Amino acid sequence: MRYSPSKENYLKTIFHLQEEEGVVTTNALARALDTSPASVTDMLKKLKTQKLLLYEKYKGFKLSLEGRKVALQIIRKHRLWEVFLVEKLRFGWEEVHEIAEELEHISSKKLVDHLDKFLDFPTTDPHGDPIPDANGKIPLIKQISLRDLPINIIAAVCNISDQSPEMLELLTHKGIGLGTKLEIKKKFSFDNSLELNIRNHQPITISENVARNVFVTHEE
Amino acid sequence: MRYSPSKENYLKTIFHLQEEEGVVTTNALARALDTSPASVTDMLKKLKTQKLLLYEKYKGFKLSLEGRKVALQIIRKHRLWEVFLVEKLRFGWEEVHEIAEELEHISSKKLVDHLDKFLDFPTTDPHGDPIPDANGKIPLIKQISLRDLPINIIAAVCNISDQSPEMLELLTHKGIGLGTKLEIKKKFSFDNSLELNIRNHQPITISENVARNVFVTHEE
DNA sequence: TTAAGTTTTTAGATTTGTCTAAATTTAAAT
DNA sequence: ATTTAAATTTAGACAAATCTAAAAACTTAA
Ligand SMILES: [Mn+2]
Ligand SMILES: [Mn+2]
Ligand SMILES: [Mn+2]
Ligand SMILES: [Mn+2]
Repeated sequence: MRYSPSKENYLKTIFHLQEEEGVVTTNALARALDTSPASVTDMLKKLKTQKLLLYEKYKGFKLSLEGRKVALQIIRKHRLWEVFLVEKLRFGWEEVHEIAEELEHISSKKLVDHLDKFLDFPTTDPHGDPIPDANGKIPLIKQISLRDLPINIIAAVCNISDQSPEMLELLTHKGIGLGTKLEIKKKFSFDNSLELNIRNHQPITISENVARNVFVTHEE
Repeated sequence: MRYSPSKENYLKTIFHLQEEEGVVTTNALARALDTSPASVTDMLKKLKTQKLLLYEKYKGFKLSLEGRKVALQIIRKHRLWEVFLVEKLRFGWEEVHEIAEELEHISSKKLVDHLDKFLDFPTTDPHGDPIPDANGKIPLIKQISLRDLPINIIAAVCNISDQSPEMLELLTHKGIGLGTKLEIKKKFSFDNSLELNIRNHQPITISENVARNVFVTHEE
């Protein structure tokens, strides 16, 4: 089955909100899709008719098994294209999301699978988000917030939860990117700001607010 | 300015028909786009309003300078993506057209230019068609039909004008592809069929109809 | 030069995805 | 338990791209 870009965007966004918030509301979905609540209701009815959504009016809604499957395929495509743009076409990680929003709707299944192979089956995208495999299975990645990293332990940045251009600009300026190896040297209890060491760099300071949005993995 | 996929397809198709036939008619365009003449007329009016088309009803139409510019950008994208699919993702040249029909509508200009660079600025697509540069300039390639190639002269296949799956299947079977070096050994005046030599192959025979659609370049 | 035939355009509908404004239902507060 | 407020859905409309059937304009050929 093939669905319109608009429907695919709905399914994908519902999936993300479901993950983050557990339950999704009409208003939240409208906000996320930058559209009106009335339009959302219209679309929910269509998605229900196509059995992509379980929906009772006024009672709430969630993806059906089929809807979830479609959403995961879109997410897979989105993230693979992001890898392609950064790894092969040398885009910066902050510019690729918008382009991937379009590329994710290219329909050919064969294309995605060839791309996956061409990229050597990556497991995370340039923002550290996991890439579902061809069956929609998401690799599990255990990560902690930089805020909770103990002092003097070397860790690698693996995800940035706030991916706004402002945040990415700040991180780029400080020399923090995906895969950056760093170590907390000091925590200031006054404002919970952190002083970090990055190899071959001057020590840098970041606020709690930044630290909360940077996720890292470290050896046991 | 950004145009809908549908409008882009109209512009591109008008451009191609203009090249091939000189003048384009409502019916021919409807046939090429697999739609009704009435729909074509509707769209022509819209394209005129947007100054992409010079159009007087019942009198005919042709692309404006701006329309031609847009068409060439779509063609550029289409052919670059085809190169990518064949060269990088290892698709067969007969499978890429359909996928490129979708990819050509991805809007990012920067994406196309990065792709162009990544592919090392190719001048022809996998079917031998020339790729317009970023300014819409098409490289000139002088080529002659295989039908008109003199005997005993080595030439390289550079273009196939009939790109139907049937034709491509036949050529693939005979071992003829883009870049194939070949030489006519005999012309049969009875039916104008040709006997060819291809390096490391048995001699093969092709009909006039096939030869007419295969274009080659050869040294002076 | 009139009649036929062909091509092109208009008229009127339909589908998809969207909107605003108004009504309805559910939830919260007095 | 009402009243008020918030969330959600309906009603009615619109733009884009398409359709079929019918009308209008051009072409061709007797
Ligand atoms: Mn999208
Ligand atoms: Mn991403
Ligand atoms: Mn297309
Ligand atoms: Mn081509």
